[in-house]
Amino acid sequence: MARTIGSHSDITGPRVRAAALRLFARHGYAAVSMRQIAGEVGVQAGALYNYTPDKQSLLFALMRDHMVELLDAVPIIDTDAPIDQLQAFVRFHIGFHHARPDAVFIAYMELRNLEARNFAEIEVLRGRYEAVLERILRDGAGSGMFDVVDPKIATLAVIAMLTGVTTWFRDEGRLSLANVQDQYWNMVRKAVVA
Amino acid sequence: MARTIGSHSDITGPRVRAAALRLFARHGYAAVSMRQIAGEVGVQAGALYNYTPDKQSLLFALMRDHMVELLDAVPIIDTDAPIDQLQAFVRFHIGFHHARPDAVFIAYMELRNLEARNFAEIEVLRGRYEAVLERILRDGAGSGMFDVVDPKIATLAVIAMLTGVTTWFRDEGRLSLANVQDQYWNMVRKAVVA
DNA sequence: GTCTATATTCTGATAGAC
DNA sequence: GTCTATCAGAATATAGAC
Repeated sequence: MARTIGSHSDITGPRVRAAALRLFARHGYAAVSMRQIAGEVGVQAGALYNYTPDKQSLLFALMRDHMVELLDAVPIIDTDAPIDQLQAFVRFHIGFHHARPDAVFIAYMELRNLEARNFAEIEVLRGRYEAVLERILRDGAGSGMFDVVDPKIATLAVIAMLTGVTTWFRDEGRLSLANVQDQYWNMVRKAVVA
Repeated sequence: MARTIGSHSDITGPRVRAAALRLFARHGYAAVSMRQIAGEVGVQAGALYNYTPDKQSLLFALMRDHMVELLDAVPIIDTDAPIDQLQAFVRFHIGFHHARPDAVFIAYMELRNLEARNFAEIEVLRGRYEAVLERILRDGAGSGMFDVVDPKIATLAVIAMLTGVTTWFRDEGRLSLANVQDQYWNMVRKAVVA
């Protein structure tokens, strides 16, 4: 297909999103200007508006895509015992979030910068993800395998604990990710198993 | 003592800090303007500079004071058994943070908006607080009372889990704070006790 | 101590040439 | 699709009157 001179839409679009992701995570949505994003990409600010109608839509797209990807990747194997499902969830959550530190940071920190409609949509997706873990805990509690007073509270507690790994884990650090996954699984297992 | 007409430094100062705390927590440091803070207090923007040299110092003062207050309040009773110290810490952390949702939010979300020197100072204070819990876990592990592979990791895991309460707990909600403290203490206890 | 007024810089977003 | 140029407004911070 013929292409206009100077056209780079097929590569500039992803580069805009990558730059926004990185800068929003590093400095915060409100602190980053469209000119900064453009500078990182290597275009002028006006060119960004070929890829997003405005700054807010750019943030929302990043958050929504992250949540959709998360929901798409979370392992759900109904036939497994709840304890095996729980272990899979714990290891998945740590691994998935470790691979996307910037997206995780934005997904948790920039909620207040979303317009009401966008916020509501993200909250629905987050609720679906939490429901995966809650179902596992509820099943395990129902069969007497888990000692969980309130599956909803336990869900929030476990997710907060696991997500915290992204705030301190470094690949160059003292521990491997596999080791961290082992330790967290060990703590979660003891906390919920009867 | 004589006082200039229109002088309100003794009450305006705290009001500036209270307004900044509230607005920073709600909208984020970068998204809040000095004019907004002034409007909340009921003065013009220029008047704020009688109480802070600049916006950054205002943020830093809020965070530092919060951390100092936290360190001042955390219960340390060396004579108690580690399990009792741990329970006291868990209940304290939830209770203290619940009473200061805005300060907690800022302390965790606005770190990236601190200048390097200010950031370093806050990190020192945070490290001291984490050290309190780490010491408890290390003592309990040393005496064989706790089953904790890595006290540093367990410290970060427990604090992340407990702090997460502030993101969802509401006084008007289904559960009382005391109930939540009970449930979290139960989970923490099972996760670390041998 | 607070006000008004202002200096200076930056902001998100748009228009039109190429 | 990207550029330059620009609009209209808002940002932090300061100066000087009262």
